[in-house]
Amino acid sequence: MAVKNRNATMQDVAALAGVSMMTVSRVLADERKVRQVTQDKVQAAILQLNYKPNMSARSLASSRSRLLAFLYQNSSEGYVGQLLIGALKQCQACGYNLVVGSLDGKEEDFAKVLNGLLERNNIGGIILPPPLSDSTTVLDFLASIDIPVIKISPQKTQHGFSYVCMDESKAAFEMTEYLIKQGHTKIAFIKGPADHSGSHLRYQGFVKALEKHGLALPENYIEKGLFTYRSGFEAAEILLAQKDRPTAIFSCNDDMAAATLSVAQKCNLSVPDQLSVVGFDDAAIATSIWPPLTTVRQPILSMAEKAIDILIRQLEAKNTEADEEMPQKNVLDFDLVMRGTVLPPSAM
Amino acid sequence: MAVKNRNATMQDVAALAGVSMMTVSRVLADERKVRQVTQDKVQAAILQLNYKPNMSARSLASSRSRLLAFLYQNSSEGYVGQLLIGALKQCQACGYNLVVGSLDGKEEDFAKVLNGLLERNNIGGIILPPPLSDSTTVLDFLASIDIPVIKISPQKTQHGFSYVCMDESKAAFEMTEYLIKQGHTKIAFIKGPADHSGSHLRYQGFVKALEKHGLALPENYIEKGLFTYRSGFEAAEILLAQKDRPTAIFSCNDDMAAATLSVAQKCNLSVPDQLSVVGFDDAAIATSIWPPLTTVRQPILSMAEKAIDILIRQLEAKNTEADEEMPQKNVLDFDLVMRGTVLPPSAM
DNA sequence: ACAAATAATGATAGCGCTAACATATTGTGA
DNA sequence: TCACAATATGTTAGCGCTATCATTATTTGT
Repeated sequence: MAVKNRNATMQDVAALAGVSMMTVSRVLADERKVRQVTQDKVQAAILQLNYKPNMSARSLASSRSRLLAFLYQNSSEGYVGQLLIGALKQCQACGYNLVVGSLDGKEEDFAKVLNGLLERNNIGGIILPPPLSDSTTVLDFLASIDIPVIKISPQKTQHGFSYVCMDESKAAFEMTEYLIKQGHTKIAFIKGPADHSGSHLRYQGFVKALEKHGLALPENYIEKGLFTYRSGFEAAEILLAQKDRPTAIFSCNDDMAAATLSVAQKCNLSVPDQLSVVGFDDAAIATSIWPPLTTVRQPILSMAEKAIDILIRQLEAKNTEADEEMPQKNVLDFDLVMRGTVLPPSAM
Repeated sequence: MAVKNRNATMQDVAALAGVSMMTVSRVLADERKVRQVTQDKVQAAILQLNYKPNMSARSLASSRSRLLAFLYQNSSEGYVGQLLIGALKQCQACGYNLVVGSLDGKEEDFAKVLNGLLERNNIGGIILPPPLSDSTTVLDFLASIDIPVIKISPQKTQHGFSYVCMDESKAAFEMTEYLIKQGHTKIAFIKGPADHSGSHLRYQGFVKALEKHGLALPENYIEKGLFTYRSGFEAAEILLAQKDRPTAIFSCNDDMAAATLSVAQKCNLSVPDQLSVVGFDDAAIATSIWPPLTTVRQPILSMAEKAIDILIRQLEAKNTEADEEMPQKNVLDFDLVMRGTVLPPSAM
């Protein structure tokens, strides 16, 4: 297919542009200290030769670590895979590499495992998805060795580390408002476990929406769940056994929403005609059940990308002794994914 | 914590071992052309200094591509994330790097996208998870440029590319036998789509087990599904509406098994007391429903690792002009995961 | 036992890039 | 206008490793 002439080197670019290699190098990195006309010449040469810098040579010469680590636990969740994909892409785009490390043993071994990983690989920064983003053991250790860290969707925001997350409260608020605008007034809520990230925020957003629209919040419309299918099942059974049934149920995550669908079915309630159901997360289960679940999509890919961006910025600030504002907090947008489980309440 | 003395270089190792750097380099790579005593000396020095070779320097000096590409489509599946994790780990262990590329556009653009990716990065080999492992477009293109490729769980095994997979037929056979040994004789089966990898093999294993144990295979116990929750739901409804109901249902994947659980519930059949259900894949949904699903676990991580191993071997064989047996086929072991949806049939 | 073949090891020269400093060019105020 | 600062660009010397070939130690056949 394509003729394989040796890849262009920086030397070629420099020659073609009529400048020294250093200038090319600066155009690639600095941007600041090169005159516009020179930059243009160089860029043109780069384009013409389809020059791509050699990563190995780069990191060898600069001896700067262009290696980040992605630490995870509970690899089974699809969530982690998604994050990983996003992180990997962004790393490539920025000329960084990513190593993955799993922390699955005992909590007391974490420090040892971490130390090994870091020493072996000369890692410059760390990206921490949940639940590690809230592990005191890990966080304490990382704080002690002064390495850039970015947390994804942490619950607690102490430790001074930067993080990215989304506005869960706002998402719950908007989803609830959507239900209200569809005409629902009897909306029940299945809470998540008190200690889980987002659980409280989601409930908060729900309550705020009800208040804004002057709707009541009967205590018997609020049930506690544990984020598991089973707990959602039990909660939904209680909710739907009542005389004055809700016409919509907002479940704090998709697993419990899926369970709610099962209960509705068992009660011969058709979804969405007789009961509307919404979830949160846009997990895999949301589209593998029927009807497909209306839910809130977390911007997982963007989170990962943003996280890498911030991490790299911190790392480079650290290298150049520049002062970077710390910690960085980044709140991303979400999407309401309207699928098949919401309809206006039927006239009963 | 740890004192940060400069990382040991190969020079240090050579000095300590009393040999030249070249010898150290050979110990790290060749192994063959170095005497045992020398190897031992070097290894000892490496250990003592905790020496770790510098990847950048290595690939710069050897100018050999230590870069593999992981191409995927439909990133939404947790499956891909798992594969990616496994592949990444193995790559690191072998001193390789992995870039990920998604092929989500139109089929006719694949070649262009691929070409871009490969040219840009000097990629040495490609790992292809499903469904790309069966994409004629991609396979044809890759065949045309003569690059090492490894397919994961392909349906078709032509194209001469190596692949790794598991013995789906045997897994289905064993799972069915397990059901039979529990005392079940009336076992129904929900098939997958005819064109999907594994769908047929799983059915085949099921049939073989019935035959071995002299059990009948009534036509009304076989239903067709599409691997979706909804299709499983419909299939299960038909299966369970019959007068002479099966006491166990083998569903060709977990989503449909989950749907079967829903139908059972709707029919007031308790699982596993009155109906046993098994699935296939050990997808996320298997443990997010209640009771947790007994199913077949695909060795996804091992598959990815093995795939990388084979790919690297091919690449190195290609570099050294050595003849590697082609194509490599690798069939991995599976696990039967006994959870909560199987019990002996109740005396009715 | 000795030359010839073979195996093990070493010396040298980069791989493609950037850090650090040197130099050339431009701008500034008196 | 000139000294001087500020900015832009070039020069030199490696980063840590491996390819290549030269050299030295070991084996082998007769």
